[in-house]
Amino acid sequence: MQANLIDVDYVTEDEKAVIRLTLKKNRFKRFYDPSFEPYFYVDIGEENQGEVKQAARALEEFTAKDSEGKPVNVLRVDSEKKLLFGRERELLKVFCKHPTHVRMFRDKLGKFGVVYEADIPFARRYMINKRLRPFYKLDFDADDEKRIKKITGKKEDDVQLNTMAFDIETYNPQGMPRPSKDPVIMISYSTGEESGVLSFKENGTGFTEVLGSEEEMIKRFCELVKEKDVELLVGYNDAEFDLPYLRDRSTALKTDFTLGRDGKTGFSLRSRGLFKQARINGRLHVDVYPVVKFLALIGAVKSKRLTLEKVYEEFFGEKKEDVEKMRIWEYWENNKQRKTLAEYSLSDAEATKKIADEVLPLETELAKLVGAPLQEVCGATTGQLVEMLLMREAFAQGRVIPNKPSAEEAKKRSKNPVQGAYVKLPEAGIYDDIAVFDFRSLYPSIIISHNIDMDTLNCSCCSLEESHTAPSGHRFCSKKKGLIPSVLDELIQRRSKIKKELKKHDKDSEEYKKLFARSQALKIIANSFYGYLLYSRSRWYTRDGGESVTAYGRHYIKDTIKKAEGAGFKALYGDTDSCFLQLNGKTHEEAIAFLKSINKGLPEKMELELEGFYPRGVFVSKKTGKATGAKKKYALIGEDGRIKIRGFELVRRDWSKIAKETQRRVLEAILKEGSEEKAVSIVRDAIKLLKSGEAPLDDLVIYTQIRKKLNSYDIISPGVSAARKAVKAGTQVDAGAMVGYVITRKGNSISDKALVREMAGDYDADYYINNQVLPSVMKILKELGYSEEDLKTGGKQATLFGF
DNA sequence: TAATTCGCTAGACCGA
DNA sequence: TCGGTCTAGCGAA
Repeated sequence: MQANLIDVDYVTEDEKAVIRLTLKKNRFKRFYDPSFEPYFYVDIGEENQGEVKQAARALEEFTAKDSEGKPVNVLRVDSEKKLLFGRERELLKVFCKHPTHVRMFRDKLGKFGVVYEADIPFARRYMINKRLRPFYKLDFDADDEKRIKKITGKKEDDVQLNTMAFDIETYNPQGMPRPSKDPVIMISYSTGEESGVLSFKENGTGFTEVLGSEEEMIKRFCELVKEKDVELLVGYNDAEFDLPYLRDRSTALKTDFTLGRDGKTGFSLRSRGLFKQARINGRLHVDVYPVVKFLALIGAVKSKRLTLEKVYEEFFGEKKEDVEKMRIWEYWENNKQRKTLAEYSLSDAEATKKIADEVLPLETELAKLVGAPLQEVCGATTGQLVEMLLMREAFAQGRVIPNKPSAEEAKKRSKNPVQGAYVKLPEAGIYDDIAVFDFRSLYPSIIISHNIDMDTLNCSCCSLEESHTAPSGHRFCSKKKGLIPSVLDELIQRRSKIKKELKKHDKDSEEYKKLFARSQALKIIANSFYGYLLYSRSRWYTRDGGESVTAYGRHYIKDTIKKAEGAGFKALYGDTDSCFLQLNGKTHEEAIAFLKSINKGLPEKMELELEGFYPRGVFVSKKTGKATGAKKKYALIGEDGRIKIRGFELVRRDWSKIAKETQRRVLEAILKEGSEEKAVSIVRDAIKLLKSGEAPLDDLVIYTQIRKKLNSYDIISPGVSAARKAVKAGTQVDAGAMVGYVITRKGNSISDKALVREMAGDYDADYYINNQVLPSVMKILKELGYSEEDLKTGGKQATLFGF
């Protein structure tokens, strides 16, 4: 038989764990592999290698008690040669009847030795050992009972999944809907080709199916999922809201909520880091919200607020219909507005489907790359993804997977950070003719070039001269390649091949999109390895390794800057892997010749690249402290007129729109047009608008995240103060919530004056002039000799010419 | 409970 | 009420 792998989990039959595979051939089908058994390793120590056999027999006699006090034995004990921290070692391989027994024995075998690989989930263990990857096409033999006899082949493939997005609207007269009382009033769905709304009151649209009651509506939704044979159900924040709400309503209405393929179960929730993961029997489920959040974290999504509307706008460049969430109940009660609500509801499901279509290709490639099912990968952090990949590759290379650190050990690690990158202090000013160079994948290329790994550190096989010695003094093997450098090298090579292949395809073609997603997946993972080396809960934590990576990094960039100055360029600035050189009368060709000379002296896998030439750029001074330049804050204008801005207020979400827009226009006036007069008049106009009291409140909103519980703050910032007042007025503000507030006229301190946008009626013009607009533009205009007074009153004052 | 460090800035807080 | 210190958030890489 041939079918594509979708998911792996296990069921228990006669107290024995049996692997269950969900495969797709036309439809989802399930097969079982009873031949695979849970196991873990015990290392009895180097000095006891002669007693492996005796230890194995002793362990077979060992009895533990389960939670009910029943005695449990291991199934059997074999031995196996593996690489343990880079050295060959014979380990006890302990088989168990059930994955829960692995956990039971794990903590009780201290007298035998050190336990390894006892915390690998059974289904993942299966995928790792059998070298299975999601969506791959498997060839296999199975009997009539759907028991797999043998998997005879597997190859890379793609699968189209029957996908349906959904969304619910709830009645909310109190602001927040209460699942015990407030009904679900609409359920919208979209498969891409087909979409509609379920409700139980007429609304005058053609796409709504009107049912007799809320109960019938929920039942109809479950039917639809079954009818359409949904293989992948997607929602936006539905694991947190829509699914639990539907379940709670079903309970309140004493009806069933059955989404599962078994026709009995709804869904189960698993807590997973910061959010929940919902699983539905026999179907895949992906909550798009955590996926978008992940993409925002790595910079692939730029939007500061991750509402469905904002994200839709960013992806498709067009506005999505929206309603005032607090007034949904009013829309419901009003015959005319109910139609608007239905249209909005439908657009939610359709937008969710479209966003899912945008993000799933990348998630699919990540799943194939790290070898874990789609729903495990969606919303996983970079640390989890790197770990999945390394566990898989460690097995392939015959290496034992290191254990996770204890809580104390992790804490100790995080209290002991390493020195990071070098940032060159710039001098404030406006400069012409700048070349920007940067190292391509600096940290990954250092790790590969210098073989930085836990197992290659201080090896015993290389002499001092033979070793790679980092500027930090740490020594790495030059003979045997470590796990991390080998995996990373493979990733980088695959990515460069794909980038070449990409050029052969049309940008709109399916093939291009797939390859682009693959290239992106490789980049995301490759860039996360350095972080993983120093991540406190990492299995492969290597402090000396991480320290060596940054030390090499500082060495290479400083060396490049030194050589640039030697060659007659003026080094303006540099951060981690980049250097900004003023050409100083030199030509572009001379800059490129310099680049080539640097590359000649670098290891093979390292490369300095030309990021671009910029006719003009601005560095500003720091606000506080001495009048030095500010790091991580600059603006450049390219030869094509495009402006590259880093670090300024205008890229930050915790500044008002009016301040950011004014700063952006001032920067453009100076960089593009070179016009001081225009810049100054832009500022004056903004001040005039604010003074007139006519500035729209929406342009004055300052967004900030409430990262902790509202009552756990030592210092009450304006954002926290506004949020607390909103809570008093009946809104919910949990940790992680984004609040948008306005500084109003009422109150003494700025915090006193802060109110969330919905509660604000006026604004404090002086605050916005003196604390928002002026500080943000002064950073730039100071370089041109203007003072704050100049902007508030007349033109450039005589005092400036006093010296 | 989920990748790192470097750096800027505001506004609150606190003691003189 | 002034100035220094600290908390907190966000961005660059």
